[in-house]
Amino acid sequence: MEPKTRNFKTPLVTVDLAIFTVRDDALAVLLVQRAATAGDPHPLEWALPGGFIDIERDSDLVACARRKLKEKTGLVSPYLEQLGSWGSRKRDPRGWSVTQVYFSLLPSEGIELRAGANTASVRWARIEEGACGIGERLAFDHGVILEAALERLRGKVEYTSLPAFLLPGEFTLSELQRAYEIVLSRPIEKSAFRTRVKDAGLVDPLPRMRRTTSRPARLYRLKDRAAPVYFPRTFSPRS
Amino acid sequence: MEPKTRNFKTPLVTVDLAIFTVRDDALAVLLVQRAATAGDPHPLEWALPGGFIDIERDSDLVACARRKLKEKTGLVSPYLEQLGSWGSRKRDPRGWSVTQVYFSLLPSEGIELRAGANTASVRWARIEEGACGIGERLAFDHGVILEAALERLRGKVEYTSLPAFLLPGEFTLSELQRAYEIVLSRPIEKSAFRTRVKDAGLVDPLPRMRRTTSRPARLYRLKDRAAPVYFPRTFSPRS
DNA sequence: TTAGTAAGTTGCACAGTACCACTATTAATT
DNA sequence: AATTAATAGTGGTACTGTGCAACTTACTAA
Repeated sequence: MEPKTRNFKTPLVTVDLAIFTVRDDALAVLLVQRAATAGDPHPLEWALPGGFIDIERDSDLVACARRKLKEKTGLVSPYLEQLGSWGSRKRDPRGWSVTQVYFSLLPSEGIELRAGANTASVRWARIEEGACGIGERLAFDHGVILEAALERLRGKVEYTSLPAFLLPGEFTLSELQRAYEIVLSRPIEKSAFRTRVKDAGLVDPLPRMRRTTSRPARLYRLKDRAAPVYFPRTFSPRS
Repeated sequence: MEPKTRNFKTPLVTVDLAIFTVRDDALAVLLVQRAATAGDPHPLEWALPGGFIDIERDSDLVACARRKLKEKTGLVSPYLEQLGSWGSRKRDPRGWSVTQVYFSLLPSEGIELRAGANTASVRWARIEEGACGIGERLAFDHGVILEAALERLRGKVEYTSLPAFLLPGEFTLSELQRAYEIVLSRPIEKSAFRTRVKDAGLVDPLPRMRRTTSRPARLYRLKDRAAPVYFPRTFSPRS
């Protein structure tokens, strides 16, 4: 016998992703173009990647997010954090819907984007300097969600090591500093930055150098790629 | 004509609340005892208040959370913040389910608890000193959720004005400091605390004093009851 | 009047960062 | 070979917010 069923309908449930990287010296977010299938809302518009939970395949929310992340990027375990939920009667023309949004940070090197099912195409969209988004309408309420993701990212970057997850496995301190500056749209003071990073035991030095057209730079890697480091203070320039 | 329907089922969707207050010099969380209705899981067990979204009445997630908050406490606009979502195939015996959890802080004075529909009773459960919860099994995965709520609360209290929302409209600085100490289970240094609170412009002094058995204390109220203040550093005792 | 208690203040120490100036190491240029 | 440009990396002082301890203030109770 079936267990007692509720006599009111439940909302649609989706999982969406705000996937960020640093590319061409700028922050970028992954967008997908929605398919032009009959009955699907917002055909050919750009949106955050995501979709319905598959209650057969996904054992929990994170598993669902990881599945979608892998479908688009091929990556299995980049930085992944729950951002929040957006749910209302109006946000999806098909009815009351809730989306669980995760945000992910990953290096752009060696990523091959894949469109996958139900999507016309995929691209990295550059986040405009200082703007609250990409200067482009997104499907559903994804514009609002992207703004919230950027706010969370910028907020946490002030006191965590999150930008390290936007870089490949080996990086120089200058590259790490540049990642901070790109996310914050603001210069960071070099000396204080290096002291902070080194005192926190965030990185391990490698016996290799990055050779460029000027003085070689020491390469480092993260001590722990599983969790970010929290610094005791935020950056706080005096001007 | 109906729009295209998905051929896989969607999960059950609920909204749950972690409602905290300070009572009898201790932190407390609001729990409800589940009804003994046939077919309802976990009869007579204690749980966080919450339930299914009513897609007829609730226009969005926050509205749903506020409705449930009002049903239990009668309060319309206490501090309310999204905590996160928990969703999996196993967490509810009725099937794949997702809950959106909000956490709320409110003063205990003048609150009359109401059991409401589907609940046998309501009570404030004292959070045991230093423990990660209430030392009691809760229905579903609500024990895990409560731990996460406590972690979020304790984490944010280190650098925000959240404890002010646990107090009534008028309070002394000593009372506010005590609220911090109760949440953190640790003494806070008086002078630094007062400097921090006053420099942040968190409170306005009132032309009234709290008279007790010793020196009267100045009463203050929050400048802004809508949003918390963020301090530039966390507390960090040297010992 | 005195003792007790909690409110509120003052002064110094300290940690982490801001800011600025400096040195170091390489490639490219002459 | 010496010079220049460019970026890597270091050192020194100042400042800000907090930690800590000792102090003063204002009231009650006896």
